[in-house]
Amino acid sequence: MSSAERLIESTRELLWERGYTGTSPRAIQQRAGAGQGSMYHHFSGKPELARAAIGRTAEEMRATAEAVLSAPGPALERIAAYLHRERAVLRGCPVGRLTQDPDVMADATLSEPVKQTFAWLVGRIAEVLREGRDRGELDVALDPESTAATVVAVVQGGYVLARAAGSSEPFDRAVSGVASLLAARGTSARNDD
Amino acid sequence: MSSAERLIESTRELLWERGYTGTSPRAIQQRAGAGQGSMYHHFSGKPELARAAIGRTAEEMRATAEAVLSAPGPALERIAAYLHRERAVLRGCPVGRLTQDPDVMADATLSEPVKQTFAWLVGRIAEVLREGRDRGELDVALDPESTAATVVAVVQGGYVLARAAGSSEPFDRAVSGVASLLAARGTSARNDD
DNA sequence: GTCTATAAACGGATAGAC
DNA sequence: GTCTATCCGTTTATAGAC
Repeated sequence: MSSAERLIESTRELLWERGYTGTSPRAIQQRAGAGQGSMYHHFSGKPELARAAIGRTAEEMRATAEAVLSAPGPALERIAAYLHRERAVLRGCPVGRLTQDPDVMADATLSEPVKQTFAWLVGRIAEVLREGRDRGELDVALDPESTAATVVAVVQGGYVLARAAGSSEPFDRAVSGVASLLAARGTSARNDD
Repeated sequence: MSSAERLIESTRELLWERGYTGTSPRAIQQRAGAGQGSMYHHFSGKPELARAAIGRTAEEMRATAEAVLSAPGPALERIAAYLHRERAVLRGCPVGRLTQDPDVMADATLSEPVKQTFAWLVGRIAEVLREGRDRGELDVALDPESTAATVVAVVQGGYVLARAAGSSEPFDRAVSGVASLLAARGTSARNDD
């Protein structure tokens, strides 16, 4: 792996662990095994490096979600698969954590991928729900847009609860809880024939 | 207000806006209108000041939640009131944001109030749900513990979506979505007489 | 491309005067 | 109680040698 590559990967890890403010060029260099000269040769500074790192992380998150959501099967099963997907729960969401960083949100070029990723994710899940509704798999009274926002929020909030507790249990409970609430709105779950 | 008091309040604001790592003693002093000598006379340093600030913020959050949850009325209405309570959505949760700060979580005296607050909140909401179930207001198939975790997670995750979007809309959608899912599990909502 | 030298400002405090 | 002086390490670079 080239120096530039290692620097981007180190930045990704550090942004995830410590956030933008908590990540210094020095720490990036040390983790990458690269010197200052090398870093400033490849990147103009911390913001540009963060740009590269955030863009890559956002793209990865999107691809991972899309893989689960575009799988064949009933809508509710795909949502459940998204909810129960394996995650490094105690580390939190590498994209979601950036929303708490004022220096990231103040810089449009850094915040844009964050904004786009969540806009896309909620929209994509709403799409799956609409599909399910149109296929008659879901209660028509279920609003796709707000339900999608709920699903994504549970995951993001689950990370918060897990980190607060120092255990992934609250996360698991939160996603099971919403999966259960959703399952009750599936057509096959209704007994009011 | 005394110097010590102003220092604590400034620290609370800065921890909320910028997190622990992003908050310097200098910034605290300036916002409080106090000098270094004053700050180090009243507090041993940044950690002790943060201790005071976090404790107070956690206590406030708990009191606010308790006020809504202990109100009279059906369980689902109290949960809905908690969900729709007025919030400074774009600022995020002053307690939840601390879970993203590794320096806070690494210090047990700082992380303890955070841990306790969420443990209490989820437990308290589970209690309300159990009450509702026992009174016959709720579907007995609804698990109080996991549903409570879902409710709190939606709020915490709603903040993340709102900050990402730069708008409180996704937050409102997420809480409406879960409120709607919950309402469908209320006894009066069932039509399987 | 990578290394070392240099630097202004900030972070987080201590010490002693008033 | 509050102020000023001082301190050492870090942050975030820039400049120039190799």
